[in-house]
Amino acid sequence: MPLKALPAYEQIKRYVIRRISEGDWKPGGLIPSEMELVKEFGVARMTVSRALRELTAERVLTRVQGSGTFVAPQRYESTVLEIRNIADEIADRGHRHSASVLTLEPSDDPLALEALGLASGPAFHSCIVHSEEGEPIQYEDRYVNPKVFPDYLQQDFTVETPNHYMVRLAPIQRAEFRIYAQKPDAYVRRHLMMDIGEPCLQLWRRTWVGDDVATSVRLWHPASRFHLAGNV
Amino acid sequence: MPLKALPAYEQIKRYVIRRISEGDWKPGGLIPSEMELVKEFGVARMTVSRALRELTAERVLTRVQGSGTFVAPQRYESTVLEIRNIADEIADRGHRHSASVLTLEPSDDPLALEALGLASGPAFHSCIVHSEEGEPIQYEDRYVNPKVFPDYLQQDFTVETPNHYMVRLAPIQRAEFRIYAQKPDAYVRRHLMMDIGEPCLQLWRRTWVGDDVATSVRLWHPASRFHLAGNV
DNA sequence: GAGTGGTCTAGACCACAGG
DNA sequence: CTGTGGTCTAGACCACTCC
Repeated sequence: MPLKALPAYEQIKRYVIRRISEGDWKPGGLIPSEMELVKEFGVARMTVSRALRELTAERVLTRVQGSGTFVAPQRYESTVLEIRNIADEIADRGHRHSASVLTLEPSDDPLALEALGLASGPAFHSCIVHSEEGEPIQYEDRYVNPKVFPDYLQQDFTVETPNHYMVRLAPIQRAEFRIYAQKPDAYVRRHLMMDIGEPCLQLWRRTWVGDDVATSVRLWHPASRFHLAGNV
Repeated sequence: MPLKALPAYEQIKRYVIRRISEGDWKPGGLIPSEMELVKEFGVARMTVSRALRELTAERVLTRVQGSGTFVAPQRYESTVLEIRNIADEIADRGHRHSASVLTLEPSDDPLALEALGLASGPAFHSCIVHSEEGEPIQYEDRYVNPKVFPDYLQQDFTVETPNHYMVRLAPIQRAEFRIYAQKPDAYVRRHLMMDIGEPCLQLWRRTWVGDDVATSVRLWHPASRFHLAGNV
């Protein structure tokens, strides 16, 4: 139990984050000016300024001198690897995304249940091929925890990617990943329309919501059409 | 025509970074107090405080109330962002690391100079094969900015890896990376003793010290013996 | 011109570490 | 106790955007 009150700048930071996470202030939208927050909290402008500056450094806000302070566009999943929603990534390149759902059903695969930390099944299982301008770019083999996403099987993943669906419903709190270079098996190679001998960049990832593993996913990408990139 | 002067807090940040990267202030060591820097720069304490606070957030410094401000101990983390020193990684597995230096010389490769942001050469160039229990696990092709590491060519990289050497001398502040799955060329394949047709996991990375690109490196790993892993 | 953020000052009080 | 960092105030001037 905290004996002292949090510093004012920290309270303001949390207030801003709460307003964003509760949907009052939406990504891309303008938030109150420094002077308005000064009046609202009864503090000096420097204090508000520090709170907003730190949230800008944390990429929660963006600020434009002369214009105002805005909620930063939302980031999907791991900021670490910048593995964004594949559909958004494609859209940012000005290209058209399409998805083909190969599988969407319950599964009792014991390895999948173990990865999700489930004592008993079933888990939900989906296999989707994502394409950019009609060219396959990602084979997604995903297992989902029904406890976290009970309506997963009822979604139409040609309209919204599983990644987007899950980020929309639950805040990802932790992730674990591994990255491999791999020769694809014949099934994946055929769906990605790859030449024989071309390697895959494979990403395996588990994400947590609270103490539950939300999803465990393997993503295969043709080496010739895909790489991962990011900054620290 | 000189551009606008940098803000005072930014000048102080760069000053601190320069003193660290030039070895005047060493990891773990005490640096001057806020008041001493206030006198030295002739600014208000808030200005020095902001500079040091931001460097603390960037993990360049650590501060202890009542004690002082210290240069942060350098850390070797296991995320893709800060790939660990390969030697430490191998040692953690209880294995023996060895390195073979293939190349260590100045280079005027125009692509390398461009990657380092250098108008004129030479840059320093090294090629090293790292092995775990005698088995090659990483081919490292590195270009280094002589402005940041003037003594690079005089080091013995069979004793200390380039990564460890650089982290020891300068605080890495920012990194950019790309990860590829790739078929190795014959030269790399031979040095890594890989089967024909086996893919490589290739990591390309640039790191910054202050506003200078410190190093640009390509790391090839045999897919069968290596993967990247991490948490968020 | 009015409103915004970016920076800076010269004080202040506090919590904490170490002699 | 002194010196350290942590926070905060109530002003100020500036650069920028938008109307």
